[in-house]
Amino acid sequence: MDRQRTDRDDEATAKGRPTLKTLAFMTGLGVTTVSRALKDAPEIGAETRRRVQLVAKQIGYRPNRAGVRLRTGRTNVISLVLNTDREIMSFVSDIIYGVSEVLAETPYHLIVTPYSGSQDPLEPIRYLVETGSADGVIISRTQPNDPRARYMLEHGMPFATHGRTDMGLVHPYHDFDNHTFAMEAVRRLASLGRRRLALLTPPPGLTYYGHTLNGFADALSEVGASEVPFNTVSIDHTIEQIRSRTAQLMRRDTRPDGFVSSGAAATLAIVAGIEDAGLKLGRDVDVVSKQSSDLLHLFRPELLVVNENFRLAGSELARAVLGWIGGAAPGSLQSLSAASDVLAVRLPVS
Amino acid sequence: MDRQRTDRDDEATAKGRPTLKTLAFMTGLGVTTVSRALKDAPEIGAETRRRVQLVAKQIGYRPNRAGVRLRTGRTNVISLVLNTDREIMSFVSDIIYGVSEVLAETPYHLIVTPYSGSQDPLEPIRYLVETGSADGVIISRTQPNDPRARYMLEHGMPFATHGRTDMGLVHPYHDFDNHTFAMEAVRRLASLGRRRLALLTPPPGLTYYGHTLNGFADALSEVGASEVPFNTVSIDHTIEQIRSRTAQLMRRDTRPDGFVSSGAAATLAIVAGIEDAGLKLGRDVDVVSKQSSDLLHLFRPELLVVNENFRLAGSELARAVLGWIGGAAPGSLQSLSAASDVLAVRLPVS
DNA sequence: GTGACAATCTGTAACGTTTCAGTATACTGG
DNA sequence: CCAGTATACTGAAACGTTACAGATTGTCAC
Repeated sequence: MDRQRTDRDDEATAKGRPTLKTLAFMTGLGVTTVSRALKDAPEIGAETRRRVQLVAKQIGYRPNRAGVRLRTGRTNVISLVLNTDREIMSFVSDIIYGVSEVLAETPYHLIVTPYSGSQDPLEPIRYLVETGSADGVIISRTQPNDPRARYMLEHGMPFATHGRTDMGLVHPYHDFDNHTFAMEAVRRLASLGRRRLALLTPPPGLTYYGHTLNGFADALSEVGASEVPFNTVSIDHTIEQIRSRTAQLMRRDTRPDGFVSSGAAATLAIVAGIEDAGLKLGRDVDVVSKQSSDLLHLFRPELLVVNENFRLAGSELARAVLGWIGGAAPGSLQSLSAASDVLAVRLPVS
Repeated sequence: MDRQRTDRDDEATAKGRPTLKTLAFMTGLGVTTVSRALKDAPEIGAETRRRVQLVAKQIGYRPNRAGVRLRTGRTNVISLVLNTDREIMSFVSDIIYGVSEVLAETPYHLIVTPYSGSQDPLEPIRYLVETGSADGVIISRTQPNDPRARYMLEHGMPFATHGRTDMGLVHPYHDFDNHTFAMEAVRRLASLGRRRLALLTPPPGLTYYGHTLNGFADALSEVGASEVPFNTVSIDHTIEQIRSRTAQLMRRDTRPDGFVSSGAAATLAIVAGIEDAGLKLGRDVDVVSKQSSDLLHLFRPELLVVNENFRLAGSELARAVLGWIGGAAPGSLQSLSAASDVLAVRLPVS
């Protein structure tokens, strides 16, 4: 009967990190009281509260995530869902940094949930929702009719999209104003006397493909310029494909004298293609490009650039999901980043 | 006494996802048996095992991570620790993708733990170890005498470093062979008749700074070339700093006729500096650069490049931590990626 | 028929947290 | 002095899992 019960009242044992039990023992209070005291519950005496919080701080108490998660179902995790083979590089790290920046001041951890381009984009989302692996999700490569957004909305999973949808459903998003970008780009080219413009589009299917296309078209008619179709390629294509397609285009009689490019890497390819055709940037043709880090001007000083701040996008997206989780109205968590401006502009909800 | 006890034997309720209890009810077995059966324990009958696993698969049972974590302490999480402001961009996404690729086939999740350059690099590590937030850690920006590696070794936290240490301690790592890279770069420049070479180094303090420097020096004496010191700047400096420093260097009488650059973005700056000084790449000077994506040749076709595959590094690092967690000897989990080759070469342990 | 033993299976407790339903004490108004 | 009530605190149960210590069979040698 004298078993190895060293274990009944040994709360103070130095094993591992402190738990609520440790705190309860040290303060002489019950576990429940300690738990309540730490989260400023009203039914706890002011002095007790202070005392508990002091001791907790002193011994460096940190709630056990597994305990909380098991009990409450809250994971304190935000998941960033990324396409492993299509996602543009620099883009990703900036977004991650932006998200991290915001999460750093919260108990939230950031987990990266990848999916390969061959998979159904919905699969990682289903996984997250079914297993309850995250309290909130951030997705990119948003489509006008996005099954992922619809699915999460249906299943009550808070999320924010990088890019807008167009399904008549309300949800948090952050987007870059690509319509304005395209318009400004065209206006700039027009002001340089360029009249025959080609557009290297975002991947068709994504929402900002439409935004870009519309902005481009709107400005074309505004300035009275014409479009030289840059069919069959988008910034999702390989450098080599874009390069040869550009060269091909530039060898025609009806070649463009201006380009608008939606991606920095693609712009390198466009310029290479232009030069393959024996033409010169700034003389025969001008190029306006988006970029996310300030490197294009080193490549060719003649390039005209518009900066898109992905780090900001990351922060905004993180803030948006957290806001939704915190109970804010999804419609109030939408922001648009101006093309001419590095700052995000919060939209009043319509 | 007839309380709302709808709840004693209702295991089959359709509430939420299935648990062991659900499976136990469905199979008519005990929870313990089900748990053991799912992990192929020997004391479970072959038929029972198959039966349980079949049902589990059918209803899509997934173990609750919080439950496992609380009970076992295993988190099924690998943490990638990143410096938020110094980390080179493209680098990060590739590593993440590489890590993801490997983790995708395991129950592990990847969490990104950021720290800003102003913080003590040890802080995020301490956090992870103290809170037990991960089963394994991947760090980069490794130093010869790295306090983070020492700390994790002391505290029994499995980890892998991107880059080697030099403290006489054994741990998993993956590294790019920068010594060979630098030697090959110098040899290549020498073969082009270049004799006065400058090296744009990695950040001093990091281990591969030394490797690069040594390789450079070794090859210099081998080919009988001399060094033009490129002091005060490394690839951690801003584009502008590198650019102006290069221009300054190139305006001297004793200017270099060859460069070795440890980073692609820095190379853009070097070339810009060269051209600022009115000189021409390929004629007055040659540049060998590392790059992680195949873009530099678009920038200037004359550039000589060596590819460093960060995606591979990510995979190798992930495999290494998992190996260590799985009980493999840390010394057997070290790999070096050849400069001339994109494939990783596993080193026999010395 | 009995004891030993292997083969299968099972209940209980514990991980750390929060919620629920209390209990104990002191104070209030009458 | 009592009921009523506010204040401050508490134990038990539960979330889903696994480890531990059994429990129940059936088989076999003797």
